Order: sequence, then C-alpha cells, then structure tokens
Amino acid sequence: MLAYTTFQLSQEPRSDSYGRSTVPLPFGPTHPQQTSFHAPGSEIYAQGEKAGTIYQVEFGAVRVYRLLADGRRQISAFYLSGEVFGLEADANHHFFAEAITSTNLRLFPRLKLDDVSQELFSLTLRSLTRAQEHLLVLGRQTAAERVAAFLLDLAERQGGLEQVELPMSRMDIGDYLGLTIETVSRVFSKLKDKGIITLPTMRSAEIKKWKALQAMCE
Amino acid sequence: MLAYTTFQLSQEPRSDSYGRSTVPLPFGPTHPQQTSFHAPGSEIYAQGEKAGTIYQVEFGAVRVYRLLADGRRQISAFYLSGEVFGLEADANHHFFAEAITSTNLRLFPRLKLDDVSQELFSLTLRSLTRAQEHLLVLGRQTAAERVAAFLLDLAERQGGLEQVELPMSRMDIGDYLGLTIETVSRVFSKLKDKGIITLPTMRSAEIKKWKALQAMCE
DNA sequence: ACCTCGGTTTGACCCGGATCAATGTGCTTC
DNA sequence: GAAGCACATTGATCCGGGTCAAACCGAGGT
Repeated sequence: MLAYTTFQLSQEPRSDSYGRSTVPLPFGPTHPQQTSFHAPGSEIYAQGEKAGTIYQVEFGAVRVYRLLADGRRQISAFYLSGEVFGLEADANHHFFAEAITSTNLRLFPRLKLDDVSQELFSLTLRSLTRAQEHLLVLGRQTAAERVAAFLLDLAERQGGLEQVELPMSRMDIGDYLGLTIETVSRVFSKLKDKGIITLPTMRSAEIKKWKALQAMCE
Repeated sequence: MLAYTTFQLSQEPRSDSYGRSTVPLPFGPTHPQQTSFHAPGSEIYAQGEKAGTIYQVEFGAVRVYRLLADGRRQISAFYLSGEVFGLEADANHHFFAEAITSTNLRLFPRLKLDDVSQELFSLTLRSLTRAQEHLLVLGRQTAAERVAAFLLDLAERQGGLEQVELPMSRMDIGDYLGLTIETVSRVFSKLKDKGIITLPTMRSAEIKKWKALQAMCE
C-alpha cells in the first residue's frame, strides 16, 4: 500500500514521502549517532532555537506546529516510526516539535554539502518553510488576516514600497487564500474604508498604515 | 525590506525565500540556458507531465495550483520576477503552472547531485510536496473531506492495514486539519454511524469501507 | 462617445463549522 | 469499586464566510 515514488535525481527510490527510509539514512555511518528519549508532551525543540540536527523517530509519534499570538495552533505535520523531521531553512527552528507519546529519536548531526547542492537545497528548504507557513494562514487565520498577510507578503517581495502591484485576479487571490472572490473583495473594501490601503487601480494597492496591517496578522 | 536569511548549510546568503537569487543561479553557467515566453493564461506545465526543468521568472507572474475533481482550485504559490519554481519531488509534476500576465521564463535543465545530497534533497522535496498537498486540504476541503483524507493518509503510512493507530488526541487532529475537536469528533461519529469506520478504542480506528472513504476526498 | 463583456463590487440570505455548555467515557489512584 | 480528572462526545446556538443575484466598473472595439 505504500507508494515508493521515484525521485528524479535518484538512481533508485530509497525513502517514502515521510522520510521513512527503506535503507539506513546515508548520512548516518560517517557520523556517530545519538538517540534521545522523550516523554509524552515533552518538547524536542522550540521555535527560535538553533537548528541543524535531523531527527528520525525510532518509536513513538511527534507533532510539529506553530502558534499564533492568541494561542491558535497549526500542526504542520505528524511524524511516526521511521519518519524524519527537523530540517529547517535557516539556522533557527521556525516551528515547535513535541513528543505525542513516549518517543525515541535518533539524532543525525548537520552535514556538509558541495556548493551546487547547497544552493539548490537551500532553495527547496525555503520553499518548504513558505508552504508550511502558508498552512498556518489557511488552517487558522480569518479572511481579514489572510488578506492582510498576503498584501504584506507581496509588498515585501516587491521591495517594501507602499505601492504594491497585484498581477493576479481576485479569483487567483481567493484561490491562494482559500476564500471566494466576494470575500476577498469585501476585505479589500473594508481595508480601504478604514484608510489602511487605497486601491488606485484594480491591479494595484497602496499600503497607508503598515502597522495596522501588520497588527491584523497577529 | 527584503530579509535575506542565512541558510545553515551555506557559507553566505545568496537567495531569498522565493528563490530570487542575488547572484546567478549556480546551475546556470555549466548548462546553456533557454528562455520561453508565455502569454497570459497559458500553461507552463500540467499535472502529470514529466518534470525536471527549473524555471526562473524574468518578467511577469506565474501561478502554481492544483484542482479537485469538482473544479475547486488551490493555488500553492505565486511567482514574480526573479523567483524560481518547478522543483518536484519525483519525475512528474504534481501541480499546474500558468502564466498570469505576459511572462518570460529562463529554463534550467535538471542537474546531477552526489549520493548524499541526493537522499537529503529528495527527502526535502517530498516534504515540500506533502506540505503543498496539505495546503489543498486546508484551503479547499470540507470537514468530512479533511478527516477522510487524514485517516487514509495515516492508514497508508501504517502499511495499509484496516486497523489505524491514532497516537494523537482529537485536539491534535483538529489543529492539523484546521478544525475544532468538536467537529473532528462529530465527523468520526458520522463515519461510524455510516459503517465506514469503527472506533474500537479512542486511539484507534478500523476502516471498513475504503471506497467510501476514498470517494469522500474526491 | 457608446456598446459590450469580463472582472469586480455590493447586497441579501444561508449554511458549515465554531462556540458555549452539558454529559459521557476511559484511566489512574487509592 | 469509588473518586477524580482529562479527554471525548453530543446538543443548542451563533456567526464568518459562502452562495446567489444584481449592479458597477474599465478596457477594447466600432
């Protein structure tokens, strides 16, 4: 029932989409491995902590999640026996990891890659982080919070100017944020009424009150 | 305003979290580059097509999305000038990519990596795919569809047996699926009433009607 | 300038899932 | 076995955002 998909850059499939290897992980042998036991509910790492170690579940179950300021939580993924987690796009963890049940972990220290691999790998990891952060938006934010976060994201990607280009339609925005065009439009109108943004044309926005917009995302 | 985050495995930061490089991509020089122009709305690649090429937006904007059977669409990400997309976890595309506006793309052919990089990179790409597929669940599926997909996912990860262990609490499940514990519980009860599953204990489920469960996810 | 047409905005109403509240159930401890 | 407690289920009500429908642009075309 497990589908072992072939990876384009691999000669042979070796692990499934949860990181559960069918052979020992390739970065094991050269580095002495360490294991650690975690009681139910205990923290494995916290958001903001230094990252680098990769973890493989020997037995037990782990949840990886983020929190909004008001306590709303979005679990990004669960990890079961054999599965691997802990990869982060930069030096620090962006998520919390906790044991759900009694859990034993095998620890793999960070490893070195050549230059080409590095850049590509880095790129992928940051896409992963972005997707995971978008999970939080879709899973736990209101329509207004989603649109505010979207505008700030676009503005940042366009250099942080107050003028933001919106190359995509309202429908595209809705489909990205998990909303209907009507709701997107209503939120835009409300932001305009409050003087937080202006809408000079249908395909652009001007951010007038950055603080207010940022406050809306928690 | 752009935050250039340092990647743990890099000596120096070279691209931001959208894949917009501050220096030429490292896989450019050794391979002759190709570019392609796309009119608004035109397809760049389709779900199921052979993957491998990596794309960088020279100008324009691109949407990458998935569709449910009934036409509901979830856009996974937008890509703007300078940004990179097209990475896939296996030989085929799992998403559709389309130009939003008139768009020019720079194409990079697939590249070879050493063995160690391969496994790790493969792992990361498949995490990325999983996160992106979870976006579809959170953005566009109903409570019943989310729970059904969750049970099937867990069952598959546990070897495809009808008995599924649920190491996590209802609250954990809710926080993963973007639902409340009450809704998760109600959906479980409804599935039980319909004879699709049984709940021998609070922390396990038995799938009785696979077809019905699969049908619920579209 | 006027017409057309797709995309957008606005309004009225509805419904799925959240919230609030009460009850039920399994586990632990004595 | 009874008490205590955390987690889970069930019920009643509410509300955010979806749906349906109408009006409103704005960019081309004539």
